[in-house]
Amino acid sequence: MKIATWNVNSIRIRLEQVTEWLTHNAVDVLCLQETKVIDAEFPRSPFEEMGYHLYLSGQKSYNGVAIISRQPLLDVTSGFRAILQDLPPEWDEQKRVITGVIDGIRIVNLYVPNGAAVGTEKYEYKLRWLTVLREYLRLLLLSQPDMCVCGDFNIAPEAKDIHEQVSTENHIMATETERQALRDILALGFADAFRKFTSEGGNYSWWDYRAAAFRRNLGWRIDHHYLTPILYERAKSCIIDAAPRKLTQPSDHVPVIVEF
DNA sequence: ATGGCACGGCTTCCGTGA
Repeated sequence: MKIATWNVNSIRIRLEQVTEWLTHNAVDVLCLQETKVIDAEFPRSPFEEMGYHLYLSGQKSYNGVAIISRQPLLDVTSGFRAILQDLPPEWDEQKRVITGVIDGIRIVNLYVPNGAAVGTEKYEYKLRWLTVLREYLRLLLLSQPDMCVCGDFNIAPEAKDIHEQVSTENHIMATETERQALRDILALGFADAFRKFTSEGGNYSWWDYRAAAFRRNLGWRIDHHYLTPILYERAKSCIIDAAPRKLTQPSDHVPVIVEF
């Protein structure tokens, strides 16, 4: 089974690139982030005509996640409150979480908040969001121990996941506080699929649109798949496909594909 | 130290992203 994650930065702008990519990359599941469209306006038919099922949790202008799957998914829910019922409703106003089960494997598709800058209210929200995510995943694991948690994490786990050894202490996506919050989640029993196969730095999934960052390979690895032990053992590959970043009018992120 | 580019929208600037 192949599961891909891709922050497309507007599915309507990227529609042709995504369907073209799917034609040449026959993944079983494609997890999208930043679809930036309400569900009623999501361009469903190109995917349905290719034989895929769609599961959507979108909103106007911002955020938005979707799972596109060759097989129907079971037990599909969106938002934290499907699992954490006591959470205040405002936690699901931003559409950042959708999950479903395929072949006994629970797939969780995430768009972690960016956090803006250290010291801002958005940064504090990101940290609170990650503590809620930990509890969400802890409960999901109780009913389904085989899980693939993927998406745009907006955190570079290690220095080698960033293009230059900038003083990252106060850089969003690289602070020790964010990295520790991620490690606290992974301590539930998840491992980074990409690092099973590749230990070198210089492998990135996002490049800033500005300053010719892609041409100069000034990137970050912030899009990840985290696997529970049995899936991690079974994993056969985890590949970043940088090719779509070379196209005209690309997303700033590229697809990452795990196979097990 | 700063800005740079791209997206959506009550669109011709602004909020947001990372």
